[in-house]
Amino acid sequence: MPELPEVEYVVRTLRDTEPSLIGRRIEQAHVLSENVVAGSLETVFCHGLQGSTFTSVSRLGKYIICGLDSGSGSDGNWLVIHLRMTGRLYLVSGGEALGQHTRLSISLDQGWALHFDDPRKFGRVWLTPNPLDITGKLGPDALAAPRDTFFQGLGKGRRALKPLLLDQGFVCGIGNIYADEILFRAGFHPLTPGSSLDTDGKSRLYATVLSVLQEAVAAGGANIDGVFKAGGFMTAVYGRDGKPCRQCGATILKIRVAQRGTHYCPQCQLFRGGENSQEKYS
DNA sequence: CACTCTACCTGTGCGC
DNA sequence: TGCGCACAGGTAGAGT
Repeated sequence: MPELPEVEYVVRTLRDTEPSLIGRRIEQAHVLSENVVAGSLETVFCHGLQGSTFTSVSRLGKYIICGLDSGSGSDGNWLVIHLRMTGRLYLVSGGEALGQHTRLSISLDQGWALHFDDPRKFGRVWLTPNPLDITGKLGPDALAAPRDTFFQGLGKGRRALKPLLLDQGFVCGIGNIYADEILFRAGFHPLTPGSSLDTDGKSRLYATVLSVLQEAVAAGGANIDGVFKAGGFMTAVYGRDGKPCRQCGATILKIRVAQRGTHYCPQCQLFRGGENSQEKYS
């Protein structure tokens, strides 16, 4: 389940390791699953890509944003990709067969091809002259959110911390796994109202968002008790319900918050930002 | 505004 | 062994 750290890893791989996507020229795009292209007709999408060259690969939240040079002097387009739950994006060398779940194959010069695989067909790609059409509703990236913005978002309303962290309009890039991990490490119960945090609590949550995500980026993504492995970031609570907390030994619980499986330690996550109403949420 | 629900999907893992 | 089913979750959009 790619979230910010996993998407960052994909971006770095495509951009910084050989063979890099940067500088590759698109020969032809093959759409193999009808719903994968969003925002434009398939024919427009394919025609728009043809002949363009990749000039940049970056990321905002979980969205991958590729800059394209049309080569004809006109303004370039942007290829925007969201992997959603099960998407994968990778380069293959010439002649390599399509996978069973390949939804989009973009053939490039020198025999390379960019493949987008997605078993569950949730992932989407867009071609647009203005990526803000796609990403305009997003808040700042969770790794680049100004402290003020973060504090303001926490302060308004009585929303619980879990749905708040998942809200991509607040900060973007945090999904279900890292929301649980961040709340565990910061010591907050997932149902804690954001507005109940005092300044120390807000500071601690802000710092924890950064440290957890930075650690996960450095580790190349999450490792959920061997069940799901992208990288080496060992989850403390996510996917560990019924198992002992590594910090205190209590049994990790799983509840439902905002329609999501939510994992937490009933001992380590009592703090509600200055108040102590342990029994209310336990 | 805040929240809940549903739809979109299919591989996985469970109980029987 | 195989069947049916609940479940996983990011996002949009509709409903409460």
